[in-house]
Amino acid sequence: MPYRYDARLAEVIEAKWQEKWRREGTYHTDNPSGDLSSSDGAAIDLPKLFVMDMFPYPSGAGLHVGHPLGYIGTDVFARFKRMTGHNVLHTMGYDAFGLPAEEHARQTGEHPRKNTENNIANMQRQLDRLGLGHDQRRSIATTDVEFYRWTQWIFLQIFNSWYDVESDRARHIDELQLLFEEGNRKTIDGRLWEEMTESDHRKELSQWRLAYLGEAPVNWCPGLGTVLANEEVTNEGRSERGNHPVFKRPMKQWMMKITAYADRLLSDLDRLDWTESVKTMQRNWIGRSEGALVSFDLAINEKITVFTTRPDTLFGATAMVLAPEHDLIDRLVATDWPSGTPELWKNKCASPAEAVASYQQQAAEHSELERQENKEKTGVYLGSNCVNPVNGESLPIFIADYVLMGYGTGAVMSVPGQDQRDWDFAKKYEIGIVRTVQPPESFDGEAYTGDGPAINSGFLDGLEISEAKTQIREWLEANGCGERTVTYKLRDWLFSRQRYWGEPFPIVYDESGIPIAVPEEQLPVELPDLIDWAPRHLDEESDPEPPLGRASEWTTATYDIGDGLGERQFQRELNTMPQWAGSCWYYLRYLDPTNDERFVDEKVERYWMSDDDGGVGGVDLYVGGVEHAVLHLLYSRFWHKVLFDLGHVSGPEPFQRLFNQGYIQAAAFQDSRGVYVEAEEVEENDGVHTFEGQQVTRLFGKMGKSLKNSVTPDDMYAAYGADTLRLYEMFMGPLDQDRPWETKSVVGSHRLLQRVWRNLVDESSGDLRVADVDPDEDLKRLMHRTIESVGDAMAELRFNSAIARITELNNELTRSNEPVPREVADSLVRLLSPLTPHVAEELWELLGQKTSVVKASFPVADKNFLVEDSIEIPIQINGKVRSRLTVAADTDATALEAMALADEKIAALVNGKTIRKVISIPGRMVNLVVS
RNA sequence: GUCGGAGUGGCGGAAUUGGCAGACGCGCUAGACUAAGGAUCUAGUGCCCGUUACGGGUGUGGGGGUUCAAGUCCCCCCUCCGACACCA
Repeated sequence: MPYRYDARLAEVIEAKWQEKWRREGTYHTDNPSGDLSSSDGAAIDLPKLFVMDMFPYPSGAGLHVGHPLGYIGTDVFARFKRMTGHNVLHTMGYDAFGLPAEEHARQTGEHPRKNTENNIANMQRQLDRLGLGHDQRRSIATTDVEFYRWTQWIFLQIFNSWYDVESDRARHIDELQLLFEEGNRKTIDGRLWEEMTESDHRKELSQWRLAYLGEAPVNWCPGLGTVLANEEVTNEGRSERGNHPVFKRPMKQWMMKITAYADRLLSDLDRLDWTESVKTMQRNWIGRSEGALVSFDLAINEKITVFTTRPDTLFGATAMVLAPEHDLIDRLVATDWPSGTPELWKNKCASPAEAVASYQQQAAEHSELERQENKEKTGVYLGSNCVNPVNGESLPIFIADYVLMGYGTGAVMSVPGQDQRDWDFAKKYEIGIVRTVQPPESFDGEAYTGDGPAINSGFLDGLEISEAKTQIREWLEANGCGERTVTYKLRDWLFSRQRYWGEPFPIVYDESGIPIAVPEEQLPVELPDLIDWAPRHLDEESDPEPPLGRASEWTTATYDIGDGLGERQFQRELNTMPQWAGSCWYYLRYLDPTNDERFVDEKVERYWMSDDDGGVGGVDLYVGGVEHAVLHLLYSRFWHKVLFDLGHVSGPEPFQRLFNQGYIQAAAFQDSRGVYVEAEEVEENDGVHTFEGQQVTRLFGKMGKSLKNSVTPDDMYAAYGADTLRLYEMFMGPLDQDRPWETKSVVGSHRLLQRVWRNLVDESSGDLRVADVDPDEDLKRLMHRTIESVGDAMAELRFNSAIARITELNNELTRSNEPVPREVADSLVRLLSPLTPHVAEELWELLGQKTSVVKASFPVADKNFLVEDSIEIPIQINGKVRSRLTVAADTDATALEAMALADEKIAALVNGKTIRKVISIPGRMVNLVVS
């Protein structure tokens, strides 16, 4: 059978069409203007659709079948939308800066650029084999100089901006300077602009910029030789990449003022078509919390300010607790224990100073993880007290490691009656407990956090929580000892890395050490071609050493920065940007990749990114894994909002609709020692798995080398072809679900294609065997029903259902064993083409079509064939199906009821009983309630 | 612990507004074709009972409820997956 559809024939067909598509630019998408616009411009008038995958890091390890799941999904969707009359933009790029290439370079001595380019070429080749319909003219890599030039340009936009709280948006820094000059805005320390020196001016502006050099406790990871963002550090206090220890240390680093956008990042989530889980993760990460700041008087001329969400419980405060790192501690430690200090509070120490010092040391030595694991509350008394503003009571001040320096003010008022942590602490140290909310009688717990009337609270007594909060807030504000406030868990984004393989900052310094922007027209600042690029392994005590510092010629640069002083020499910033930088905006570059005037043309951006129906705009469908729920998606939204505020993009959000594809899991097998064995060589018999005769245990996990359970696309191409792999991956289940890979099931998808092929093509001659006859009535109805449901399913990304419907139609064609009517063959091929484009193109050509099926229209169901003349109606008695009637589709309820009662079986069953009720739904069913 | 998502045959999974549960596929069983079959084709396949055609019961994690009718709606519970986790 030389023309049987098998792996060999599939490969011939696939190679043929991939070559043709490439040659003819089949997947090129028109822009409204610029290099990528076309002369006819016809496509531009169609509704636009921007479909995108989260672009991959070009790993050297090669693909396994789990990787392309989302890419196939977007490809099918994009093809479907093209066929339904949309101008679809779909391409792919590479997130190619980052640690792995550098780590690889360190091991092999190969330059990161070389390694990266090899990996990209390799990965591109593997993806090409899948027949993805990408516009490859638009492909970018973040490491391209022409790309990172614009990454640097965007950095400068951020650097040259400040957040105007009054208008709630970012504005150019020059506008702030103008406000200062006119005296319309106060400087941070209140000095007048004209009384400040030139250097003071620059320092002042630096403090307002959205990208600034900040001295803050940062995550120093000596193992990677760089500092890391909070988001890149695990709960165990290790680096997400490489699992190296991370230490908190104050250092001067580049920060981005993402906190200025906290509220907008939060509230705009409501306008996005994203999964609830990702929105929730972002909300949690932003961690907005409304409450009040309350100050407590001290013996010294200072106040302790606490943040609390429960100012209504102020009367119940019985202690003050500070984080061990709190900066007031030194000044609050008493010389001696006050008389009557309980032994419990002293931690066996002779003086408060000794107790505090040893506790602080102990806290510092414990990692975050140890502090978390140790849920037992501990602390020591400082030997001094503060005053509760609301009732003048003296509260002992403790330090305790359950209070975190990084949240709120690093100090809490301890209210054991209404907070379980405070309750635990109070119990352990025998501190008083005062309930200020009346628990219900049934309550038998410890701290009570529910609602109820205030008690023991003076003027608040009897008020419910929310009213009590309002009253106490007014009281605090009137008495000058508190104010309403909002805190966030979100911190500013640490943006510098001490690595080689990243975008250089377009920043230089003069003698003052205040950052200066490299003039825009001087971009890009290219990476030097370092020989010794690898970061050194350092220890906790050492300082980061940016590798760029070793490029001695590069570290200085001559620029005219436009300050009237002409060309001068400057020192370059030696840090590089984090890997997230490129992915913050790559989607915009897809739109206009060849533009060397702007990062994206305004008209082009508006065409692809704005929503005519009043939505937030952005990418119409963004598909990727849920692991980027916080990092990439939050950073990207932040950058987009800055660009929006500055007028560079048309909408406030980058990604209108986000879809998280599931992961392909695979069975992995462990022998009795717990060692993984080659999954491919495990045999199964009646549910028992054996490897080389030994029984092994099965589990499921991510595909990969470590579990020895990888299946590569190449294996599948060899056995079945790319179309079968595409079809199987889409058939396995809904796109957003994790699913286990089963190589043995792939044959099912192959059979479908084989049967389709056999129904249309003679396997021995290769000739088309369709008939130029009209399909009979039943087949015609089935065809239109199929068209309708396949179209619906594809529009909703339910490809598994679409395939099921196509299979049903094809099964019918197989059963009939007649030459397929041309009309049916034509529809079938078009229905299949988004899923399996190669075999569809081949069949399309055999059907005599001269233009690509990619450009064909998706079939449209004729509604006349969707309504049946006669339908089968179930007749139930007491909800159980007892008979069926075939009736005209438009039989009304009364007639249906009469026919049901006349039915032989029903009459027999009803005989002698009373019919209580008859429910007759035309077109659906009849139910008789009988007793 | 809190939040988010999900529990349907041996397996992956289908089921419009509540209206015939198990579409489609894998696997399995039987048969056809074959030198052979881990290819291909045909038929059957939720479970239990009965067996003569046929039938009867039961069934969507568990329990309760609403309804003529519940996988779907409401309440309680259990399990699994994911995120966050002393956030004051």
